[in-house]
Amino acid sequence: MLAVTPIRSVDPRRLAPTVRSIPQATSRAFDGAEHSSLAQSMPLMGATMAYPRNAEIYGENEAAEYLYKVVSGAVRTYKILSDGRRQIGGFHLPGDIFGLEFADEHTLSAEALSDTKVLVIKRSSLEALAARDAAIAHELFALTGRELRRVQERILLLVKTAQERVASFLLEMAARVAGANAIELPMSRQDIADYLGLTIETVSRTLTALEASAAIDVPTSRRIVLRNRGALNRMIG
Amino acid sequence: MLAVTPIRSVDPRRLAPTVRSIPQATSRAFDGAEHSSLAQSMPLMGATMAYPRNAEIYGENEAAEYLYKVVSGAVRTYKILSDGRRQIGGFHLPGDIFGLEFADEHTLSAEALSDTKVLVIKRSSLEALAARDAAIAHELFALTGRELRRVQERILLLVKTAQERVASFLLEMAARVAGANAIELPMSRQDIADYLGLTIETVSRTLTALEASAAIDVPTSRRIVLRNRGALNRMIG
DNA sequence: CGGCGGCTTGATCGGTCTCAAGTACGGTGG
DNA sequence: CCACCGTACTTGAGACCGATCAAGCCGCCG
Repeated sequence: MLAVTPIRSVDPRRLAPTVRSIPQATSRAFDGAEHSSLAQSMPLMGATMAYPRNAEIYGENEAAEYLYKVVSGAVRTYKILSDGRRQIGGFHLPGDIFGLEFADEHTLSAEALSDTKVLVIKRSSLEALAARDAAIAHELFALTGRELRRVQERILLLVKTAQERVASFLLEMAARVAGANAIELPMSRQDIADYLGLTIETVSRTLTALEASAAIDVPTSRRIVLRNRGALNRMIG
Repeated sequence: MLAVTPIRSVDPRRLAPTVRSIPQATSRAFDGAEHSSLAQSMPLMGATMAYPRNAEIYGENEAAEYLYKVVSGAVRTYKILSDGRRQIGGFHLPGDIFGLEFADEHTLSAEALSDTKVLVIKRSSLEALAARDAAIAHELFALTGRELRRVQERILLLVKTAQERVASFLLEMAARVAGANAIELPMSRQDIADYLGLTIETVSRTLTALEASAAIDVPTSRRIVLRNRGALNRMIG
């Protein structure tokens, strides 16, 4: 017999409240980190906007009129499933581009994880630019390809055990923030859980277990020190 | 304490043996299904190749020199994980394009699910064509975008229950083969399991349960009749 | 008829979820 | 400076879903 799984309703208090705010446009910013045509063009085309912690940058189903690049802070993109759970699509750190869509509307929502500044570029101007400049067009294509790879990696992650997912997550974050072996996580345990397809309790327990096995140190809840990368790498297979 | 999960080794008999064969090049084929520039150009640029059931079309880490389009039959792309499990990246049915990569090498392997004919296009010629023809370039971009969407959908699938995954899979296949309510599955239970991140037993049991609940009929193991789409849709949320 | 591969079914195990407290931390006001 | 609060996180106990291990069944082909 087929018993439809009862799905517990999500305690709304577990999700950080969305702050609806009017972001302040600040001045045009120069982003000097990279040397590609795209990185050079973007600051010239858009404005920097500031969003406070938990502010919505765009919502699912809104017109995808802009492309975004994180200047400082961090961003999560996510989708609320019909059963109330939240699936996080990705975390975006300084330098990352997000909001690239292939339809008229965003398929995910985006929120600032902390006080965040993003560079906002009108999609139409970027498309016009890409039409004239093959290098830009190629870069957008490559960007999409990288995004596709990243999402394919996630699929491999989601069929693994909790420990493998958490270990992978830590190594991924360590690689991205590039801060030696100490990571300052910009996101909550709930965010991590919703990213990895686990519950907050499982994430917490797994971190505790990793700490007990001397693979990591967790001096404060948002700070993770990788003590034994070899052990972590062995866990992810 | 952290106990590293012991992973059972996969019974190799569970995986269909890969047939290494020399595919036969047949004649150039005309593919008249679509009216896009890409669909029109492809048959003119490539040759049709035939692969017997379970033959490898390309392997992971091989140079990604060609792009493929299924003419008849069906194809699975997959990756063998370090623990021996197999994750299927996707199933490709007639009309589908696969093998599009953004690096020099394939990240997945591809095999024929049944005797299959594919149109093979040299990547370099396609790129040359795209450089000259903006419509082709745009189509490749759109193709990538669609692929990205598809993979993002998979992520949402993989965090759901077994029943939701199987129901989604059936509805997806029904939509793709477009054959009313009866689906002739080109893949085995093991393929489905590896696609959905479940075991073969769970897939089998779930299908039995769906049949018991009158949502589907399974006259033969490869044939599924959707009896109650509403029920299936309700399951996927 | 025998054997084999693919599939189904049964029994048990174990990892993650669920439900429920308990603890640490940062901010606010007295 | 401390008392209080709310939020985030951790920890514990038990339930449940899907994995695992192990037979059976079925269709097909020699």
